[in-house]
Amino acid sequence: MKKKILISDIAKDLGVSVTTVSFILNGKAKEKRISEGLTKRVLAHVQKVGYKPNELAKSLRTGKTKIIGLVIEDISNPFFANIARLIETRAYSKGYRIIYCSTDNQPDKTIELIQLFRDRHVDGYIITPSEGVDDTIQSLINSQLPLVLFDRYIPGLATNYVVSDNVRGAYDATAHLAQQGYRRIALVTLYSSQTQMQDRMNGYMRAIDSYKLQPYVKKVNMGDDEETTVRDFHAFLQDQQPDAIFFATNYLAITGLKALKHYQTPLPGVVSYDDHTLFKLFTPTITAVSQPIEAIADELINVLLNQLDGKIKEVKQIVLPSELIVRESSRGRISSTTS
Amino acid sequence: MKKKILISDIAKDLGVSVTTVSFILNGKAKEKRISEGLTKRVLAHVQKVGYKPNELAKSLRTGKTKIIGLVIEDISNPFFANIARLIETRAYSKGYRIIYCSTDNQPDKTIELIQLFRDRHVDGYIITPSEGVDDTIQSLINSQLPLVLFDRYIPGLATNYVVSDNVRGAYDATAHLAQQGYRRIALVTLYSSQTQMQDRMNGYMRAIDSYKLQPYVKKVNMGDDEETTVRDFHAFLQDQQPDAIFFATNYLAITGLKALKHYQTPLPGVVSYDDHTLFKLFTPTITAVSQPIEAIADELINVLLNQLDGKIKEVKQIVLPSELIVRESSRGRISSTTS
DNA sequence: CTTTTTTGCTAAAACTTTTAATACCTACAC
DNA sequence: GTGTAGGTATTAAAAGTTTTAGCAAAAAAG
Repeated sequence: MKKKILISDIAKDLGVSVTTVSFILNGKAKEKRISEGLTKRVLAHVQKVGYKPNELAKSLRTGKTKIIGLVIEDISNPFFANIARLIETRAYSKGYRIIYCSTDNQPDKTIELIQLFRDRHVDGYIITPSEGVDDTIQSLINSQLPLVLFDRYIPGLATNYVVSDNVRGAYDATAHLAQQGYRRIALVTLYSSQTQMQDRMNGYMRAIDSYKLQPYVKKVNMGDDEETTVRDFHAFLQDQQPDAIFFATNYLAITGLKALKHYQTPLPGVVSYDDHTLFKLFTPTITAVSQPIEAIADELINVLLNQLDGKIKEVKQIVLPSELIVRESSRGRISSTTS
Repeated sequence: MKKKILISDIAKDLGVSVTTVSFILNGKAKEKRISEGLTKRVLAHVQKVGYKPNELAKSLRTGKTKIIGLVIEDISNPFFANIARLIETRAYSKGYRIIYCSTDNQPDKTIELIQLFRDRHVDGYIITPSEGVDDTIQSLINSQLPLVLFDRYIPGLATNYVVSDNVRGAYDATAHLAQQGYRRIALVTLYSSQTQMQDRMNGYMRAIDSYKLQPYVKKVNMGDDEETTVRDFHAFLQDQQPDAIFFATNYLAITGLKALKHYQTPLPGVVSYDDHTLFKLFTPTITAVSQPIEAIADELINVLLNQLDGKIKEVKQIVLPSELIVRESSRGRISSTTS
């Protein structure tokens, strides 16, 4: 009963050609010198019968889908979820839609997902690359597809990216702990060769050097289940007895806090890379390095849109500053010695 | 240089017709009695040259996109993000992809998004309906499109849905507080006519009746910014002096906890509807009504897939039990009188 | 040796839109 | 009366696949 209306139906109804209708619908009436009277008549009729062009057929013909593929590490991580949310809003206002998938940071899944998006002919790609996807990314670049990486980049690959200043962020966090009087400042990070992790490590080490401290580093296996990590982390605490801990990601911080709570360990100084809505609710509130997520989302969309418009050819590599948000969890040492 | 390979190229290369190649690629070789030798030859060649069918053309012809549209209230809310994640994984394993958007619970945005998905010819819909979208949902049903609602449903509309037992969950939470010795138990909820909110209110009221207590209800405006809500909520505390609070959603709980912290109010008994990873890290840990998100995701995909397979015609309305997870935040009254 | 059935494959239509090329008309100049 | 220009709309091809209907040859049946 609810037969789908085609452009040919419109044309037949009004006794004009399909082409004419198409031109008018695509705003080329002026350019193609179609009379104003006809233009209005067609538009009115389209409105009346509620005709909507078949987007699939349109995409097939034009090669444009108005869809952006978002390949993200994990949508249930608040940092990524919030960025995704902002990207979505901005893309939406420009007439683009988002199709997303989570990679779990697994190379094969990432590669598969990117291939999938290619099959679907998405117009552009926003990607948090996992390790080992260099060739796949390179192939996107070779095919001249609009692309921007974020959160991390691939060294040696001349591609657009937007990241935060991880070295600086980690330096600030560590230096802050040092200034608060902590001496045995540990870094908890992942086994990972990704740039954001390397950079956070570098920033930490630089601060350790500046303040002439000893490094204490605990590396965690991403794939391990939480329980294992909790035990593993606890053993590290016992062994190295740090008086402050800098967690390289928010989920490491959360796991760490769970371990501290579970073993009822007296809380050392704590800073997390990446903020979390609830960190300001903890007792004590948790100091964090906060990435500028609005700015990141803005730049990502900007860079991508510029490519989609065919405007810009040069490679954009954007590094945005992070901000250290000092809360109670990193002020223990001072207050305990001064009060 | 990297000319896209077409099915016609494959056919030409091997000196067979396009039809034959298509049959083989779609697993109809047997059915169409194509010789095994040829089948193998074609498959081998396709493999060799790395031919991939154009999904758009395929979709245009078949009317199937293998995409599921997920219309969700807010992807940055952990409850929804986690469900989205699980749905994504399950859909992926069945060969379906997810395209999602957040509605912010705004009717016009919701309607627009659903229309968008229709334009894109998604194969099925998973939707958290906002208020005032009855007609839009009805029109999906009229068009016989695979559809399942979740988290809430639309009363009087015979459509598939998966929700948790909100009445029971709210009753249990409230009853638990009563059993712990709290007497002035408040409900903090939204101005909302959505079923999940109504049901939680009902559950609360039923428990209030069972235990012969007085109700104390604070309604909050969803659109307000957090600061306003915090002040508003604080005024309610001053005014009504509840000794325990049941928050009807996790973000209300978070806002409420912020208010309590900000005004340094002594913590009353607290229960939140919807759990949160970090609730077990709080001091005190927060009691919560936990929805069975795995089960919800499973059922959603099941119900949708059954429709997509054309198997089932009857309407499925599934209500899953929630679980009360008792933590420290709701045990104050007892322990303070007994210890 | 003819008719029927089976086997193995193909031509052409269908999906819906965009766009390059072109046709037709009118008016005007030469 | 022919050529030219400009305005208005159309024809037909193209995008890349799936699928319907059907054909020729070989095998089986009579």
